[in-house]
Amino acid sequence: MLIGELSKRAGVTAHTIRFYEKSGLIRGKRDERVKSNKYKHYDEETVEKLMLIRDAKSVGFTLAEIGQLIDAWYSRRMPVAHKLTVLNEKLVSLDERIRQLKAMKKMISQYKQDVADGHC
Amino acid sequence: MLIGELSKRAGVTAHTIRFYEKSGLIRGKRDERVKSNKYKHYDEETVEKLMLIRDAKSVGFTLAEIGQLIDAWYSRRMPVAHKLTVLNEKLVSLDERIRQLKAMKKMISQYKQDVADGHC
DNA sequence: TTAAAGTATAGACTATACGCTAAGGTTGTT
DNA sequence: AACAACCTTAGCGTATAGTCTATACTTTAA
Repeated sequence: MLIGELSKRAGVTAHTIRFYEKSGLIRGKRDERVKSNKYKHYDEETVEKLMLIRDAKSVGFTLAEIGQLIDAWYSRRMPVAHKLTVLNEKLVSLDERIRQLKAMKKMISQYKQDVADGHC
Repeated sequence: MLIGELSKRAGVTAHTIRFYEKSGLIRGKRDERVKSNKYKHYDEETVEKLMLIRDAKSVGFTLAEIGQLIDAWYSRRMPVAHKLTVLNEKLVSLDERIRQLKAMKKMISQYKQDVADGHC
C-alpha cells in the first residue's frame, strides 16, 4: 500500500509517517521495476508498527525507546538474548512508572481528603 | 531565602526556577523596604512546590497540569468544590495511565514469551 | 486532456521544557 | 578598595515530536 492508505489504516498523518520513516522507526520500499515514480510501498507489518508506536507513546516511551522495542519485536537479525534484554528493560521501566503513578495517586488522595475535611 | 539557596534546597537549577516562575508555577517576592536590589525571596512552601513539580513531572504531568495541581494544593482563593474537581480529574487520569501501562506490560510480557519460545 | 488528488523532498515553523551566555548591578570578605 | 560570589533581565540555543509550506512530479477520473 502507498502512504495514503497506510495513513488511513493506521490513523496517522502522512507527514508523521514520513517523520517516523526519517527517524528510522519504519521503512517503505520502492518498487524497482517502476521507473516513472519514487512512490514507497508499505506492508501490513508497518500498520502494526504504527499502532505499536501510538500505544507505546501513550504510556510515555520516547521514539528512541520505541525504536528499540520495534527492533526487538521485528528484527530478524537481533539475537534472542538481546531481544529479551531489551524487553526486560522495558518491563522494569514500566513497573517503575506504575510505582510512581501509584505514589502520586496516594499523595493526591491524601490531599483530597485534607481539602474535603477543611484542613486547607 | 534567595534563589541560590532555594536551588540547593530543592535540587533545581536557578535557571529552571526562573523558568518555572515565568511559567507561573511559583512566585518569589521582593522586599519592598530594600531599594538597592531586586532580589526575590522564596519561602518554604516554594521548596515544597518544586518537589511537587519534580514528582509530578516524573509521572508524566505537563507543567500546565502541574500548575492546576499547585493551584488546587495551595490557593487560598479557589473554592473547595473546584479543588476537589481538579484533584479528581488528576486521579482519573492517573488511573487511566496505570491501566495503559499495565496493558503495555501485558503485551511485552506476551511477546517476550513468544521470543523465548522461539516463535520469532 | 486537463484538473484533481496523490506522492516526494527539503526546509521552515511550533510547543514544551529547559540550558547557556551576556551584560550589568549588588553583597560580603579581606 | 578589590574581588569573588551572588543576583537581575534579556535573549539565543537545544532536544523531542511533530506540523506545515513550497515545489515539483505522477496518477487517476471525467
